[in-house]
Amino acid sequence: MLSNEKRIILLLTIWLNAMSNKELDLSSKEKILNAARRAFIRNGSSGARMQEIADEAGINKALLHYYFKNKEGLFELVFNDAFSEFIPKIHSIFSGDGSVMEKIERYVETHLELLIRKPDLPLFILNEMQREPERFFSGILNKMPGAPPFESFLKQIEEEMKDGKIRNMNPRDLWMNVMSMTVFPFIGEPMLKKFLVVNTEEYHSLLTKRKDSILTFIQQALLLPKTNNP
Amino acid sequence: MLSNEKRIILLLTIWLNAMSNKELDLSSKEKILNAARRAFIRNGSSGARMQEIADEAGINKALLHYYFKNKEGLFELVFNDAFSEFIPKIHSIFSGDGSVMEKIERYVETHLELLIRKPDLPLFILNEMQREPERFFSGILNKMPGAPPFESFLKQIEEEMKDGKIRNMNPRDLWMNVMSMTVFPFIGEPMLKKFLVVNTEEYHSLLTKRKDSILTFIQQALLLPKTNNP
DNA sequence: GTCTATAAGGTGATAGAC
DNA sequence: GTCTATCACCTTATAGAC
Repeated sequence: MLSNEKRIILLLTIWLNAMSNKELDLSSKEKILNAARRAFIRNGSSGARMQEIADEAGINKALLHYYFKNKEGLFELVFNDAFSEFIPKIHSIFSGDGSVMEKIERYVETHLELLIRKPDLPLFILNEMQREPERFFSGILNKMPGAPPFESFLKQIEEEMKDGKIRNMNPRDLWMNVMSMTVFPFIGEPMLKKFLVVNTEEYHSLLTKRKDSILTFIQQALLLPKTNNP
Repeated sequence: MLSNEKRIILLLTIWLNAMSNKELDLSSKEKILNAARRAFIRNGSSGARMQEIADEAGINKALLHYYFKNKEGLFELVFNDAFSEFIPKIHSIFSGDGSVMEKIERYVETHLELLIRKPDLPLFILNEMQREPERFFSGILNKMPGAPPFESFLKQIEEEMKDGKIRNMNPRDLWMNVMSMTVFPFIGEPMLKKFLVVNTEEYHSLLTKRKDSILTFIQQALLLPKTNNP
């Protein structure tokens, strides 16, 4: 709990920082949405305050409720917006053409690029998703055109294993591993920095090289033992 | 936002559930701590309510403040308690004897056992850790006896790679991968269930078989290409 | 130790002037 | 569209009786 004075200084700093960029000439609605995104990601849906959002957007609380009927509605907008950058990419990657390894490569590359741009997103999403598991999928996930590609990708993995193209294992474990190695470093940063004995700069440098590292690791793990067949 | 009536019914259900076990004969202080742990894990540090904790413990708010001076203090106690089951295990595993692969095996096994028992812990911990990065490590981490084993484990990995015992890669990436594959499935459950097209029961069954799956995957990835040396 | 009652301030939301 | 003023309620925390 901060004192009122400190709170005002903090908010002023944040506001100046936000306004110093191109935010100044945005419409109030856009300024609110940006401020709300930052606040919700910082403090979660219950931790963020409408006053905080208003201050950071440089307007007042009444205007918040003029544009958005209530806090929950504003949150849902912010969340769906964040989520909807993620889901369509997943869909197009896994429903497209290519071998299992090619799809994994496209997934790791695409998702890492998004995560480096918005490193706070996964913790935010997974957090709120655990509090309200059902709500979200009924929205975005089902609005995607075509059947979800998840089941067919799992089948494709099974087939490549049967055909001896990649080593045998549970396809779901493989997918778990791929997602885990891609996403977790962005969720566990504070802890991993301690364990890996690196500072923030070094950690971020690690993250930028992560694509090749993950892909080599997976390729190696999926390699078939060398046989003498031609 | 629940109606007051629904809230009371919900809390009564939770309370009856908690009390039906062995909670009845615990001291008030212990009942409060248990209730607080559940509430904080469910709703986060800012989402949990003192009233909620009091109801669930079967006492009233005033008694909360009799035992614990304020919400923040209560939270810190709960958090440190959760965290302190995790850190000492890590320490003892990585500072003990054994090859890299043996240590990884011990880590995966030990941590999975803890995670299956308390699946909500990692999201809770990582969440609050990101909000207050510095506070926690200064407490528990530095109270451990002996030097932190992290740096020496990284060196051990490097040596085994130089000696040709395991395949060459960045030791920090290896460690990241191990932790990611172990922990992430417990954080991303709601999302992974959708992606992997499994229900809760099937997902938990996957998790119980995870140890072998992870270890085989890592062993395979670290295997040296076959040479003709004896 | 445990309770009821209540203070003191925060929080989401609205009314109404401009 | 944007503001000030204000309401009704929630939340933490304390005072004081038993």
